[in-house]
Order: sequence, then structure tokens, then C-alpha cells
Amino acid sequence: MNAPFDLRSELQDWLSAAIAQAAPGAVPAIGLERPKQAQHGDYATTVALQLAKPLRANPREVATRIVAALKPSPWVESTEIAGAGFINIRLTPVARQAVVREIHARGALFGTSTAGHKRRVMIEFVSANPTGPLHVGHGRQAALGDALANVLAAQGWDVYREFYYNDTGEQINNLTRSVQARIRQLRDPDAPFPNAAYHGEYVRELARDYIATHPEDPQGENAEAVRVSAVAALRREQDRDLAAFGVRFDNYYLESSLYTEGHVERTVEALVKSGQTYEQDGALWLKTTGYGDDKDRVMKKSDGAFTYFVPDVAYHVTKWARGFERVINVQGADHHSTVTRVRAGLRALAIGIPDGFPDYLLHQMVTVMRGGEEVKISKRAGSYVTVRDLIDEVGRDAVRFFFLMRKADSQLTFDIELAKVQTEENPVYYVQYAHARICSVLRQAQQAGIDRTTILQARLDPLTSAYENALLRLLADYPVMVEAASRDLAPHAIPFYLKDLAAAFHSYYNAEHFLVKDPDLRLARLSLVAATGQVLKNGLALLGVAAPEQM
RNA sequence: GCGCCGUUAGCUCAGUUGGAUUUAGAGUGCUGCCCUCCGAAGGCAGAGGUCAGGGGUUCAAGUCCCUUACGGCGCACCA
Repeated sequence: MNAPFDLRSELQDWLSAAIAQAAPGAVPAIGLERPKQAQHGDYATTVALQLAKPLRANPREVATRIVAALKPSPWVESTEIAGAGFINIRLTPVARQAVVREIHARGALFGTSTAGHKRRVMIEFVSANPTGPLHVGHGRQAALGDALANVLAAQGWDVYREFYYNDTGEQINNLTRSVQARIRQLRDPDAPFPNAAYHGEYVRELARDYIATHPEDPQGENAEAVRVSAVAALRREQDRDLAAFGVRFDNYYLESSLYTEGHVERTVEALVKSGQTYEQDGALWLKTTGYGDDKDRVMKKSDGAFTYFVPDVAYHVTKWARGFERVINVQGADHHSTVTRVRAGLRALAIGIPDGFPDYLLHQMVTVMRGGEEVKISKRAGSYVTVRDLIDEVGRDAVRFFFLMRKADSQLTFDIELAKVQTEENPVYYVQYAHARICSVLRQAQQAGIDRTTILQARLDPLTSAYENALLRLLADYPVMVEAASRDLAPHAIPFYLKDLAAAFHSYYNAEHFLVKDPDLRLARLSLVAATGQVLKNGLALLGVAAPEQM
């Protein structure tokens, strides 16, 4: 296949040549933006404004010199200098229409790039403790991490998805005690249940499950066996939920393996050897304040156990050692405080890990509304909404789309009734409907004897109306949008783009007929419509949302 | 008290490395229209905002800096 045609690069090269002549030595980054108003042209650049200061010249004069040096281009109909020194570029119809041909040529690959050069990137997400089912917060993270992984893969990165199980430590001990208490209650309903234990109904199920499979230990006295049984059962359940959500991982990393394989021990030794630790109050401390932390952190508690951040550091050493120079951790913002200290631990080791490793995508909390009231999320109280509940009630596509419609920095309110009941207000249906409608049009074209190959090869020059130009412009913006979503770790840009694209299509649909008498116009419109369908499908695929052919 | 995030239309939210004519966008809600015609799960039009308040930087600030207020989350020898 030929190298993808990239109009923006063409224009940047074209401007660059003129700048080299008009302002020798200046090599500015040439930003091309979409003017807010169509009458200002198809693209605009502020490069003259940026060059004005270093050249000590009037921006309009700089713009004049650049424009005078521009060579004729088959893509550019006209240029004009406007306002303070903007250079507005008006494309030829051929340049606007070229994107349709490009979409048909590249199909599912339209919007992808090789920018990542197959470099490896690990995305760690969900990483729920096996102490209960996945709740809505994990759902947001699953949707976010999965979409981010898709976006980075689309940009040419070799993406590796990892789930980290904290299958050891105090919270697991608490789970074990909780299950043991429920086992005792099975024999004696009056047996005490600790207040701090996990109260969820699932703990009773784990207890019943244990005595059914461990006849040799009817009292649940073997804590290790109870732990293994409970963790395994919860992992199976989490796996089922993730599968139902359409999320898969390349690897599940067990915290316990960090101990059994000696990673924790070696990390501690290395940190002690680095000379950045000290003992105080019977505990071992790391001088994280040397790396931007506001206080030093305990590594080894006075009871001899390590604090959570030690295995965390050891875990990230393994990520680095496994060859991932880029790692993105998707986490709730309530874990924000770990960022500084994990990085501090890695820097203290001085094994070449740069500052800023790993990278983090932190998301704000999720609130669930049911029946106009907030549902409190408390694992211990056993009152929360699980990912499974949401998928069952709302549907996988809507759940994913809703979780991705907010930027990670925004708190998200998931109103179950709204997502479920008012389907006509649900944006995911709006976008999916646009795709289904396009498929319907193409089916009718096919029934009229117009085959797909003919549509893909149609002459495009009849596409000149305002509706068509609006669609062409949005289609051309798709690869730029995906690139930005990747660069900014901002998958939410995709749902917003898709809503805009669907809206432009629905307007077009209501304003014009596609299956018109004029064969050239008919084919050109069908070609544009097919291209729109392809891009909707590509975008939805990044979100992990289905693109139905009929609804 | 310290740190991070947020504050944009009645409500829910976008706003791309700060950019353009006295006009800051979308959805939803509200008002009024559009199917003898490719799926009305759609479209068109209208009303609705001193971009939380105040300073500052800049030719140019919703966007950057400082500050105040309000809200969320952290600040454990829990993860």
C-alpha cells in the first residue's frame, strides 16, 4: 500500500519551504489550526505571530513575506492574511475530498499511525484487590485503561496490559478473618463477626464455598487454605466480570510472587545499600524527602512486615527489568500519594530509571445514583454497585461509553436510571444509530444494484455543499483527534468527536437525499456516507463499543 | 495546616501547544416547527452564560502565574 496521504504534512512542508525563504534560519513548529469560522478558510496558522518577536518585525509584515514566498499548490486555492497576522488557507475542493479516498484505501487502519515505532508500553489498570467484586470505580478504570491501550496501539505502540493483584497484606488478612468468621457462623449463628471485617454477602458465599470444598477443615481453622480459597474464588469472579466487559489482560501479576521470588528482599537490600535509609523507632525508613516527598516513609514496620510501598517499588523494578521503558498506571486519584513515593524509591535505587517513570493517569471518583439517591460505596458495609450490576442493567456499550465521556480529571456521576431508562437521550445510541443508518443506506444502494466497489471508486468532485464540506472536514480531523488523545492520555476526546461526527451525518441525512437520480452525485454521496460509516466504526472500536449494522 | 483535582447555559459537560470580524460550544430541559421521500432512536429554529471572585503576565487569557471562596480526594508502621 502507498504511504498514507497526509494533507496536513503536505501543508506544513509547503509553508516550511516559504518560511525558509522569507525568514532564513527560523525553524518554527508550524501549527495548523481549524478556524472557528468557516469563512476564515479551512486551516490557519499563527506562525507569523510567533516569528514576529524573534525577527523583531511586525507580524503582518512577516505574514506578507511568507505568503509572497509560497509556491502554487494543487491543494491550496487561496491564502489570505487576516487579523493580527493569521495566514488563512483555503483548500481546493480536491484537497477537501481527498480524505474520502484515503479512508476507503485504509479502512480500519484509517486514523492509525506508526508514531510509536513498535516501542513497548505497559498499561497497568484495574488492579483491584481480590477482597471483593469489581465496583464502579474499577469499571471506570477498566474502560479508561482499555480505551487508552487501544489508542496507543493505534499510534503504533506495542501495548501490554497488566493487572496487579494485591493478594497479600493486611487487607487480604482481613478478608481471611472475615471468611473464617462466616464459617464459624454457619455452625453457630451467634458467633461474633468483627466490625472491621468485610460485611458483603459474597463473604458468606466464600464461607459456604470453603466448607464445601474443604471437608477436612469444617471449622475454617487453616487460615492459609481459607485465604487461597477466597482469593481464587474472587479472582474467578473478577475475571468473569472483566470478560463480560470485554477487557482482557496480557498478564496478571501477583504481589505474593514479589516475595516468593525475592524481589522485595533484593529491593530492600539495594535501598539499604544506597545509603538512603535509616532506622528509627524500631522501623526502617527511606529518605523519600530527597525526591520531593513531604516526609520520609516507613519501609519496614516495627512488627517486621513491609509497608505496601516496598513491594510497589519492587514491582516497578520488575516492569523496568522486563523491558518496559514506558509504563502508564491507571489509578484512582485516591492513590495519588503513591506517585511520589514509588518514583522516589525507584530513583533512590539509581539503576537508570528516569524521573517520571512510571507515568500515571489518575481519575477522579465515581458516584452512583439510583432512584435519585447516591449509593454509598463501601466494601466493608457490603453496599455498592458492581461492574456486573451495571453491565446487566445498562448494557456493556452504554456503560463503556458513559465511563469514557468524562475526562479523567472530572468526577463522574453514573445515574443508573438515566443510562437505562431514557435510552433516546443516551449518546451511545445516537452514535450507534448513525452507523446503523449508514449501513441501511448502503444496503438499499446494494439492492438498487450499486455495488460497493463502484461506491469506493466514485468521482468525488460533486461533493461541494456546506453539509458535505462539514463532514469532509470532520473526517479529516479524525487522525489528528486520535493522535491528540494518545499524546494527552485523554480517551474522552473520542466520544465527543463521535457525537460531533454523528451529528454532522444526521444533519446531512435530513437535508439531502443520497439515492438521487444523477449517477455521479449519487455515487459521490454514497462514497462520503460509506467513509463516514468507516470512521464511526473505527472510533467506536477504540472505545470497545459495538458498531451495529442495524438496531 | 499541607498537597492534588475541580468550579464554563436551569442541569450534565467539552473547549485541542494562549489567538481573530461588537456573536465562548454540545447534550439535556424549555418554546415552536419538519415524515405521500434512503430508519423521526433523526432534523431545523428560538430563548438561555460578567467562563466561581479578585489581581498579574502578554500584541492576545476560559486557557499561563498569584490569591480568595466553595466542592472532592489524599496527608497511616492500610493498599
